[in-house]
Amino acid sequence: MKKTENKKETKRKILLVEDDIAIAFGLQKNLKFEGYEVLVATEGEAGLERAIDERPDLIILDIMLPRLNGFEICEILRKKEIDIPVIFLTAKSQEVDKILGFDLGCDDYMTKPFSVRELLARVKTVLRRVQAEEPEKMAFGDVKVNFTAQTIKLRGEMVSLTSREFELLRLLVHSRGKVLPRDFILNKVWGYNYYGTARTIDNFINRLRQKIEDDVEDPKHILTVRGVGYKFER
Amino acid sequence: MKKTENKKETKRKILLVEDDIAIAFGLQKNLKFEGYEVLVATEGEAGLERAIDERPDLIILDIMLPRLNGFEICEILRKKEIDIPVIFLTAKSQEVDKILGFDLGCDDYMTKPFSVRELLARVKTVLRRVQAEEPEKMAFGDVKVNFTAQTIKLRGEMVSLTSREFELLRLLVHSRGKVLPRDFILNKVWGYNYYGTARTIDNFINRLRQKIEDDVEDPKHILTVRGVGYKFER
DNA sequence: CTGCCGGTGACAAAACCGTGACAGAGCCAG
DNA sequence: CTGGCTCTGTCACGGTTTTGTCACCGGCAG
Repeated sequence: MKKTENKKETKRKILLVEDDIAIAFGLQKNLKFEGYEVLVATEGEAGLERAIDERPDLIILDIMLPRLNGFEICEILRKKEIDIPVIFLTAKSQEVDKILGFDLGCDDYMTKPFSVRELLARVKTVLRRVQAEEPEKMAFGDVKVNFTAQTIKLRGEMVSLTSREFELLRLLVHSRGKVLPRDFILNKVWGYNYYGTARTIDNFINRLRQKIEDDVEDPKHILTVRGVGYKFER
Repeated sequence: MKKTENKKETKRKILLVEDDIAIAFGLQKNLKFEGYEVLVATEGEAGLERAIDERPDLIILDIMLPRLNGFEICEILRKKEIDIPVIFLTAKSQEVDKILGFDLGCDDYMTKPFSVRELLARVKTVLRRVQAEEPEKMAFGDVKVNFTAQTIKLRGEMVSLTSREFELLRLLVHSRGKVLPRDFILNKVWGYNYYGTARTIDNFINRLRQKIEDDVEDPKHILTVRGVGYKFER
């Protein structure tokens, strides 16, 4: 798996799938200027692939695309339970009905020609909304997690987590009470096309435990479910 | 864009406890518009009472309240083992630490002034989350089974089961009242191409009894049907 | 270059599962 | 009622699988 950028500051990653080179280029420039990290794909399959590999925070998706259209991409992503918000771009207003009827969980759409300024505003709104679904902070035991700062405090003392560790913790915390099978964890944290060994997860679980459990021998929060995976309890 | 309203599930019931009439009224209207059934209480005791009587799916709880504050309400509910998710509302950001520190199992919180849109989003998130776990619970005697967490509670105390034990229990519970022959159990829990001995099942039944029966000598739930197999009664 | 991070493999430790042994309970025939 | 047969409850043990942990390596950034 490739990591193109170290995101210590949480730069939001946007995937733009648009076959009209001029539009793609213009938007990319504008989005970058606004401080986003921008990935571009100019045809459907590549777009889908990048969406799966890179897990952007948002996808701006043209509908008319070579090889695989916007609807199809969106549908495939939903089937894979990849819930990335999507803003559709469309030239034909009749497609709007389709977008609405489809109920793909699309977050917004714009009809061409559109104002770049307006698109930027919507991008901002969608991202804020998505981000807002996650509380900024939460606590369990004597651990406080700050999701926006990507830090945790253990009895008031800062403990630093690497980004991978934090992603894992986030997943665990969000699915508290549920048993998470290993392959599920792999998919969510490491990505769908990644094939690591079981050891990898165990190791990260171990590192997390070292950092947040009082007694690593007898963990209170990150619990092992033998033969399946792990489970988080507060 | 608004997501099309989904009405096929039963209407979710939300209890709003908030003493500021203006806020209460505004929120109520918005929540109703989103298709929720909304109960309102404007002071603490009434809120607690309604929570107990009506068992809403979610409580939105102001902290500063006449007669009984939000923390207290939450605590009482937890003591009674009424596990309704709570979203706290607070005016002071310093109270956030308290919410976190309290560790009441609060599901989320918002500081005033907050965006109604954001609150609605969180309501949705929390409900979706609990709905995902909800149907996976059941109780008999003084045993509570949580299927997603793969755990059971015996008189409030967590008891851990191994996966195999849990599978067996699940089968028993799901076919309660029916007599399950040994070979049937073997097929269901151990798989169709598995040939174990009778002892195996008996052993697991035994282990289960140890964990959930008050008096193992005289089991109330997992009953032996001599010459055939076992039967579960609640 | 050096230090951090992420990932792998090896090995030890623990948990779990299944079996056999045995005792005691249940059932039936005599 | 009783003896004998069968079935079940229970225990302890060992093999197997899964997990915890450590050491190490390569890549990347500073």
